[in-house]
Amino acid sequence: MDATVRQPRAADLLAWYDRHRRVLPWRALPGEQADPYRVWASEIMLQQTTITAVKPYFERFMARFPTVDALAQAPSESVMQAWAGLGYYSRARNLHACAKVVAGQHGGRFPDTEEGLRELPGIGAYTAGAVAAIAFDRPAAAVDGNVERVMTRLFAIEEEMPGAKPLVRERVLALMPSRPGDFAQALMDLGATICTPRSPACGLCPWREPCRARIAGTQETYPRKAAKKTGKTRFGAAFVAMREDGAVLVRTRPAKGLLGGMVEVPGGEWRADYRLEEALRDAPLVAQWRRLIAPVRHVFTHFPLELTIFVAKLPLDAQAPEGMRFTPFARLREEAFPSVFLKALEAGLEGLQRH
DNA sequence: AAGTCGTGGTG
DNA sequence: TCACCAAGACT
Repeated sequence: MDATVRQPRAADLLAWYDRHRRVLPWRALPGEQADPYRVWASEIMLQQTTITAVKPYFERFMARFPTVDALAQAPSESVMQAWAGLGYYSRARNLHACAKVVAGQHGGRFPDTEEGLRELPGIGAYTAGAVAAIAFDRPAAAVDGNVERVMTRLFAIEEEMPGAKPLVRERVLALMPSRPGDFAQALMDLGATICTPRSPACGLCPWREPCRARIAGTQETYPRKAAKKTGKTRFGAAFVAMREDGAVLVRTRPAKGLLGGMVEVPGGEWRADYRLEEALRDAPLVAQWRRLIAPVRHVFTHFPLELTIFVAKLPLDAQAPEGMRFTPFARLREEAFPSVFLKALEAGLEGLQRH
């Protein structure tokens, strides 16, 4: 330890935060107490998701489900539809389950401690700390990707993530000031606007002097972490069948697993060794299927996907196979399609139209 | 305790 | 194009 290096003070960060804090829909104004329901819902939405993507969803969600009780009473299809396009759909299922617990077992009030929050579905170490700190001003650590980056740089922590997480947490708690909620948000604002992954604006940072990584000129090398490998491309087929009246054949996916509980156009299993010659085996029914030239490409977190699109027109008296249903064209937008099937559907409709 | 689980933006 | 990243949780 170089004794001449100044130690970081939370007060310097809070002073910066008081001048530069971001204005966000779920964030209380200075001096106001935040609404736990809004804080919680926003935290779930923001897991691994950008603020830009979340904002419109959050506004619609709050208009549709203004209270935790309203959310608890809503049908799951309604919740999944409100979430469609945001990704990580288990978050939506857990969010709904959590609302039911809070409404049914806690009188509609969220637990006001980290431990109590941690018991609820969908709330892990980070979210429990964030809600405890932001909504209830508890001195809890909310260690997300931003905070990991800020702290590993500030203290030049060499241990790789996620192994260094307990150490990062200790460092945060050791700095905890008398404004825990603002401190938690200040750390995240700093990470999001100044202490960015690439080209951090160290000259504007309130902690530039005590930052050990900046002193060494190695800011961008933190946090240390092992490189992750990308999965093999998987292939599959998607069948867009339109009845003469415009209704489209769809089905709901199983509740668990990939895209669980969301709506899809029919298709088979996605495999790395998929054989296009056998694609029609996955067809939901017998029809004059026409294959579109351009496949639909989509990238999931752990594998790329290439979907071959087949289209067909069906007679008005066509029956939906077991487990499937026809959705009127005008109501397609009300279905909880994840993005990949929205792409497949759009490609299919486009293909049907030009024929 | 690695793998699973979406999507869109960025350099 | 491509790897990385974004207020992670769950198994």
